[in-house]
Amino acid sequence: MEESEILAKLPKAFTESALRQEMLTHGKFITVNKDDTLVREGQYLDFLPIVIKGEIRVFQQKEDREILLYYVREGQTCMMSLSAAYFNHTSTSYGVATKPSEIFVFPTRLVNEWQLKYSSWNAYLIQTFRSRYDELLGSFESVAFDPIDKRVLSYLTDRAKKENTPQIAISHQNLAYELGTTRVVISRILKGFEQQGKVKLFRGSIQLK
Amino acid sequence: MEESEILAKLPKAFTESALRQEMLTHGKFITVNKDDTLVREGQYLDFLPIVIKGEIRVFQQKEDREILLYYVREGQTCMMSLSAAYFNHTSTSYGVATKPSEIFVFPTRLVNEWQLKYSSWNAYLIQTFRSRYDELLGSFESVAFDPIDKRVLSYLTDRAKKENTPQIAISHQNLAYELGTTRVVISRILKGFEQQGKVKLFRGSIQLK
DNA sequence: TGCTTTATGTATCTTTTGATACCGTTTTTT
DNA sequence: AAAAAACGGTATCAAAAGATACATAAAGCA
Repeated sequence: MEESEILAKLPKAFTESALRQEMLTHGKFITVNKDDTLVREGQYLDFLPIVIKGEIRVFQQKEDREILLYYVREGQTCMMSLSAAYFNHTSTSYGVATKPSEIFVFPTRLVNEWQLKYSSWNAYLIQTFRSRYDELLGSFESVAFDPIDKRVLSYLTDRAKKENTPQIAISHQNLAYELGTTRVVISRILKGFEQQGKVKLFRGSIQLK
Repeated sequence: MEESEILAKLPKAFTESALRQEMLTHGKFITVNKDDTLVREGQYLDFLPIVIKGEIRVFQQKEDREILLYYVREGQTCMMSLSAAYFNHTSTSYGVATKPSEIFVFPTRLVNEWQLKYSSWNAYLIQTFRSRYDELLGSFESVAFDPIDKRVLSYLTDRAKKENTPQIAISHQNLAYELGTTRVVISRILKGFEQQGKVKLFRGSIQLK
């Protein structure tokens, strides 16, 4: 791969060319398959990942249940990995690819170093933390104050917008997992929506109307 | 106030003496009364606060309801102010003193500057973000998965532990606010606890047994 | 093809929580 | 002292959500 080509793949957020050059020197690109685990609980992090292409699902695993924290998408890094790396702690969450993905990785010791050298790196970190916080706050409010039917609808419209299609590929069961409820409740609500003409239901997918 | 006396008040997290010296040069101490508003929504931040003594309640105000984000306690700074200051955005939350407090403040432009100079400042920032995230995640899980009676009990035992006394001074109404429910529900649950011998109820306070 | 798994529909019942209303008591304010 | 506000107890009703059970259909697979 040409050097200029590599540089072009790095997120535009990194404005200093010296930083981009350092990334190129110390980092490398890896590819992972769908369902590959990048990080698991209890693991020390030698490398920090930045997603170039694809998507990583970050979650915590408790005795009985699983808690979805966020998805790391193109141009983003994993906040949990970042802070674990920074304090040299083990990871408290899992990271699994939801699709074949290309990841840029570099040694975690540079996280600290770069903070003392590059403003755009600092801004990127703070932005990462703050936007994950806001995201979680949104989920919190939603769970705390919105009835489930509203949350289902929000989930669908959000995904439709993000994926730019009214056809959402997800089973009732998995939708129940995402929202922390049960399949029966989801089926009931979706059926209601269908009768109100808000959606059309298919096996394995839901079409917004 | 003696210079050494002032320096002693600054959080120990700041290890570089040059940083402590700069804080002293550019910052100042202010005192606020209970119920004084330090930050309001829509406001630009010229100064970043670090709480030396006392407590600040940080929350968002929506049409109908209020969402408690966190309390800023001794040695801590306000994460929302921090990131608002960093990106030169207006605040999206309110900060109100819950008791007479002493606050150290300094110009927000230094937030960025210090990141390029002081590791301990960077560590402090990242620690601030990460611990607020963990805190919120805990609340999220609790709201999403725990029944209210369990949340009430957790709230009480947490406070008892933190304040190192089994006597929690709070009204049913305010406890309901904290947990995002209604007074009647709280009274009902507490009465149940009392009958089970878990607590003893007083006007304005609850004693854990 | 037949078997198994996955996906969905739906009825019934129970529990949890919230909404409302009314009461008496204590504390604070005027 | 009178009035107002805050605090807490409790009864009744309704709604939301979860639990359980059973049924049918489609898809994948041996």
